[in-house]
Amino acid sequence: MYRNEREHEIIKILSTEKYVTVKQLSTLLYTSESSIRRDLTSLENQGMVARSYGGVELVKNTSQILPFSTRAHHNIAAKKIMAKKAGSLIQDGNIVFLDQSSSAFFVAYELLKKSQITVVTNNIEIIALLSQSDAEVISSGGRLSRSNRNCLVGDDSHHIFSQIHADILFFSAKALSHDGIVYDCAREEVCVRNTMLANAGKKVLLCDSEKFGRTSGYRQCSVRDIDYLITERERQEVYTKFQELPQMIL
Amino acid sequence: MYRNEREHEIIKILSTEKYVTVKQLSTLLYTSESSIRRDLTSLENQGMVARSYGGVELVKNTSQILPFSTRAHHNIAAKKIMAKKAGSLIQDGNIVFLDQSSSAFFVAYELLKKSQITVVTNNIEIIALLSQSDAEVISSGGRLSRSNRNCLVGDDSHHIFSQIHADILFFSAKALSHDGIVYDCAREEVCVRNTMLANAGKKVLLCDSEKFGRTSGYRQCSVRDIDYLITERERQEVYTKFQELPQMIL
DNA sequence: TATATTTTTGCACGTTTTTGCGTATTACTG
DNA sequence: CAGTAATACGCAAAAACGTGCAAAAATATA
Repeated sequence: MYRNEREHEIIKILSTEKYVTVKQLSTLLYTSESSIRRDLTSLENQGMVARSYGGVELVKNTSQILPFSTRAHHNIAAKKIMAKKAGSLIQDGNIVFLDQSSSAFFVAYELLKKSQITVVTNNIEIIALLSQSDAEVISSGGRLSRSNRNCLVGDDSHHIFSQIHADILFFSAKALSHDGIVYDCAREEVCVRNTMLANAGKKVLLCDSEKFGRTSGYRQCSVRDIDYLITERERQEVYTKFQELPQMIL
Repeated sequence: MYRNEREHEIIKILSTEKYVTVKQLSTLLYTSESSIRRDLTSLENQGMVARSYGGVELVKNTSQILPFSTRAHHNIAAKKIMAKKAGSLIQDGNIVFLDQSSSAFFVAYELLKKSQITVVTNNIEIIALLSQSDAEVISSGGRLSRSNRNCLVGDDSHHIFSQIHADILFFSAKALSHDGIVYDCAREEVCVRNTMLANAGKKVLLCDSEKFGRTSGYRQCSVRDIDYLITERERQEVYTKFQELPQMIL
C-alpha cells in the first residue's frame, strides 16, 4: 500500500491542507523534491492523490483498495432507496435472481437481513459480498465482461438461469422510454438478462428516474413483461409520466 | 501464531500507531534490527502485516465489500516462490486452468505479467484479482462452497472445464504422501479438480514442503499423473524424499 | 546439577532498494 | 515563441535488507 512512512505523512497533511506544493512537502518532510515526486507518482498510481503542475490534492472517496468498490457507483442514494423497497418484496426462503447491475448489488445488501435465501447471479461483486453471508450463493459462470468487468456473460452464463426457476428477479437497465420499452447498451448483457426474465416468477425492474424517457442501443423488454417497477421517487410522481403501468412500489 | 512475545508487542504497537519503522521498533523493544526483521518476515508470512522499505503497517482485513483480497494467507513466502517458478512455465497466449487453492491465487499474480492469457477458474478471489487485468477471464459457475467460501463447486462447476482444453493447469493439495499420492480434504473440491486434470495439457502441482509425507481425507491423484511438481525448496532437497518423481522445477 | 541439544540473537557482509544530485525533457506563462 | 518552472531520468552514494555464522539463551536430557 504505502511504500514508506513519508507517503503516510503526505496523506495526513493532505487531509488538513486542501492543496500542497512539492516544495512545501520537501521542506515539511525534510527530504528532496525528487523523493517527494517519486512518492507522489506512486500515490497517484494507486489513485489516492491527484497531481497538477507544482502540487497535489487528495482524491475524494479514498475507499479504494478493492477492484470493484473503486468503480464509482453513480447515484448511490437512489439505489439505496430502491434496494429498501426491493427488500419488502423478498421473503425468507426465496430463490432470487440478481442481474449484473449495481442496483442489484444494493439489493444484495438487503438480502443479508433475510434468512434461507438462495441467490443466483452473474455479478461478481455480489458473489464477493455474499461470500461472507450464510446465503446459498450460485454463480452463473461465463466470460468476464470486457465492457463492465464485474459480470459474467456469454453462452456459458445462460445455463444456470435456465436450470433454476427463481421466485423473483431484480434487474436494471440503461433506459426506459415513454412508450414503456426497457433498453440497455450492452448486447451480451441483454442476452443473459433475457434468460433470467424467462425463468423468474416475479420480475422487478429497478430504474431510477434519471433513466425515464430515454432509449439506448438494445431493446430488453416491455414494461408489460414485468411485474413491478421500482424507482427512488414517490409513486405519485411516477404515475404522471407513465399512464398504463403495472403495480408500482413506493 | 506468534513465535514470541515481541511479535505480540509489535501487533499491539501497530494497533495504535498506523506505521512504524524498523528502527523505532528495535529501540522500543530493546533488540537488534535483525531480530525485528525476522519477526516481521514471520508476521508477513501469516498475512498479519504489510511491510515496505523501512517499516510496517497493519493489514486491514476488515474490508466489507471484498472479504478475501486482503485475507490472511498462510505461508505466503513459500507461495510466492512457487508462483515465480510457475510463471516460467506459462507462455503468452496460453489457456490456463487455476484451481481454488490460494497457491493458484499467487500464480494469478504472475499472469498479470503475461499477455494474451486466458484464465479459467472456479476461484472467486482470482476472478476478482484479474477483473482489473486485460486477460480473458472465464468463471466456472456453480455453488459457492460452504467450507471454503472463495470457490465454486457442484455439478455446474464442472461444465466449463470439460468444454475447454487448457495448455496448463496449476493446482494444489492438502497432502502428498511418501508413496506419491496427492490428497485433499474437501470432497467437492476434489471432484472439480478431477475434471480440470482430465482436460489440461501440462499438469502442475504446487505443494509446499510442509505437506510432504502426509495424507488427508480424499485421494486426488498420483504424482505419476502430473507433469511438474513445484515446491518452495531447492530441487536437490526434494529429490532425496521422493525417488521416482516426474521432472521437478526448482 | 551438569551436560547435550535446540533455538534465538546480534554482528558481518553481500545484495537490493532508495535517495539526491545533475541534466535533459516537458509543461505552463506572458 | 521564448523564458521559466516543474518534472522525469540516469547514476553514484547511502540506507535498508536478507543471510550465514558463531555466541548466547532456552530447553531437554541424563
